[in-house]
Amino acid sequence: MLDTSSPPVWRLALPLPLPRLFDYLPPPGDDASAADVGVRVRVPFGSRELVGVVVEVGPAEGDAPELRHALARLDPDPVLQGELLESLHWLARYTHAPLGEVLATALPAALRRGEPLPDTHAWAWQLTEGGQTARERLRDGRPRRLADHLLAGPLDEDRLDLAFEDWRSAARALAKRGLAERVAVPAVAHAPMPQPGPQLNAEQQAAVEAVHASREGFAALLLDGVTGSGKTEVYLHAIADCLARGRQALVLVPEIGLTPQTLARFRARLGVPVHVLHSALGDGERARTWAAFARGEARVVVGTRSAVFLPLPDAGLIVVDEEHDGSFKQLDGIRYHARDFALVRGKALGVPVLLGSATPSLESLRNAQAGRYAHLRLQQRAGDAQPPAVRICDVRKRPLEAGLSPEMLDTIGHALDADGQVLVFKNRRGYAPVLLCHDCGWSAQCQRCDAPMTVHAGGRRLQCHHCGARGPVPNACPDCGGLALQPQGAGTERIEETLTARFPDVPVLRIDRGTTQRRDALEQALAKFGTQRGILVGTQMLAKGHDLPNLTLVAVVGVDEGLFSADFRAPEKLAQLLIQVAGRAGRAQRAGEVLLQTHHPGHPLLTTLLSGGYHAFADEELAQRELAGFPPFAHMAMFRAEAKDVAACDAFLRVVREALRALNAPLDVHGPLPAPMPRRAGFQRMQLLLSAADRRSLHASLDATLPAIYGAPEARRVRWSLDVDPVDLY
DNA sequence: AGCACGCCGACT
DNA sequence: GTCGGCGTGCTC
Repeated sequence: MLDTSSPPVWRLALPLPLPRLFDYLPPPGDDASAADVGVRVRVPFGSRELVGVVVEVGPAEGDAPELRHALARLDPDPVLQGELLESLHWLARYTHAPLGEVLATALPAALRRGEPLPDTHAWAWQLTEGGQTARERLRDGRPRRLADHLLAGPLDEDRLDLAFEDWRSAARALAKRGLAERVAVPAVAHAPMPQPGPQLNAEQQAAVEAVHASREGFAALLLDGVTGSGKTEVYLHAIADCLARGRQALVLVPEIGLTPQTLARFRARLGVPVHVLHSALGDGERARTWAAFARGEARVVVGTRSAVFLPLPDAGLIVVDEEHDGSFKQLDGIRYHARDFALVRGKALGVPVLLGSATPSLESLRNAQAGRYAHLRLQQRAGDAQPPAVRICDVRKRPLEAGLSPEMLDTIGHALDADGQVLVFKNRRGYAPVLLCHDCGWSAQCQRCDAPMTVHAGGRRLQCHHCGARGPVPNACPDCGGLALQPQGAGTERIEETLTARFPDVPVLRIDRGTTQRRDALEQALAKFGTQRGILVGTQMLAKGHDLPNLTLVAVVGVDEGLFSADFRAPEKLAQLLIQVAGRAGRAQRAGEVLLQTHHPGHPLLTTLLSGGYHAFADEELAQRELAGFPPFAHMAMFRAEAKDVAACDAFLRVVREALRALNAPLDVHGPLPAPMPRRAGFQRMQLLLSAADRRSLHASLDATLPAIYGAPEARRVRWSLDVDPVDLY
């Protein structure tokens, strides 16, 4: 009997916002087999070409249209496979995003474009034939010692880095005389040569042991340690333990947490090459790191959000530092949360996931309280560092100068007199947040956004922080022609100006996105500033990471904006920020002081934080969240829509709402409502918020309605997105 | 998302 | 008379 079944086809995930797969025949002369899952292929798609990933191999569907042939198979072996591919399937289901877009997000750009998996060979040095014999005649010195080192055989540059100080100049010297040469060798994961660290205290020791005890399977551990309690030491011990067992470790850090100091510390201690992954890296380097992990050659990576997509064939440990940090959530494209995905991967890989923070997210604290996470506390500061004294500065009825009260200025003066460093923290960059006409009330608004223009350049320029629009400050009020245009309020620029005038003999350094765009510019600026007496004025950027040993006073100026925000997460974010900023003070021997300037000295957030610390605040906040039915006691999803025309947004979100309501599921639907900034860069924006007590019913409802939503004609008149577990509601 | 096809306004 | 606006339809 004839075999009538058709030959198997490739089912591809393509990088398109379409919730389905596309079937292709292999290129002529090639066959599809089950082993092709995870292989990239280039295919014709309409009139263009795309790179897709084979995610299924099977018979063509009966009613399928005429299939086209793929143009080329791009990988001999799958680039996505095993645990990573399975976890990415989970991520697509969880975010309700098309699989093709999820896979494209996970792959480095070079691989997404179809470039081959790059070579990851290492470089080594060996003696030439002449070098073997000439070695003995060399004078004593670095080149001679390097030659002696190489006598036993070629040595990887990685090894040389660890074993031989300043070997490069010595190697150059040998090479110039033809005695040594650089050769490509296959990369291998070396056994670590760790350096001992400081003695752990009892709490740290207990934490390290807890990680060690759960090393053979998945466990989530919350390392909840006050600033300066030595969380990094715990990470280093746990990672060293992981490396000693021949396993790979992934360390996720927030966007601004990847400092050269941290990296140098990791490199010095772990005794293996420590890879880095962040947004400033080039495509080639990202792809090489990805390949090195996929091949099991690389052992440790410290990276930001996107590092969570690295393949980890020999995984042993995942660390998420500053797990509460907002930068772990991607806000566009595939809206994933790197911390949450790290937990999913840890579970799938069967390895512990260590979440560290001085101010854990309420989600993680709740999970710890519910017994889902082990709760490891570090309450002791390392060494003899003292927690800073925190004072509230009541500025009601006080005359303000660039937003600074006389008491604040006096305190800054005293700290400077005592040869200390002062950090003035204000979460607003620019000169002033608003330009106001004192005659008629006109204020400078952005033409394309529902937001005021920020005054910059000492009051001469206007800039929109939302769409980037720029312009000069007008000479006269465009409305009334009056000349009474006044910058209102103060940003970092104006504070810098005021402090420079007030303390003319003291250096004032401003650090914000205006002065410090490049990653290493912050480092350089802080290094140059050093420990001299002086004032730092800055935004978020200065809230964490960098050790400022001579910092004795932290002055926080912009507290009040955060106290009355409509976003239910605003108190949590403000509390975390205040604790993190306060943590900058008094890290070393000198006692630190923190001054919070506010018009609301009796606000419960401030009083609770001051009297009971972060955990007292968190307990109260969790109780309120439970009462109000907010996360982590409910689960949310947000549909957003934007278009030139509000009606189109409204119409689309109404379609979504009606589709959801028709299910009669236990689900609250709020909206459609205008977005917090209803117009941005010329687009009208609306949103629809979903909330459910039960996560499964939220997801089931979305699964049931999304096909119809994708197909609705209203969907094509807007740009829309779905955000599961949204962070910013307002 | 792109890209093509298709039917209505101001330009060489 | 054409170039080009973006509506809508489709992509294995």
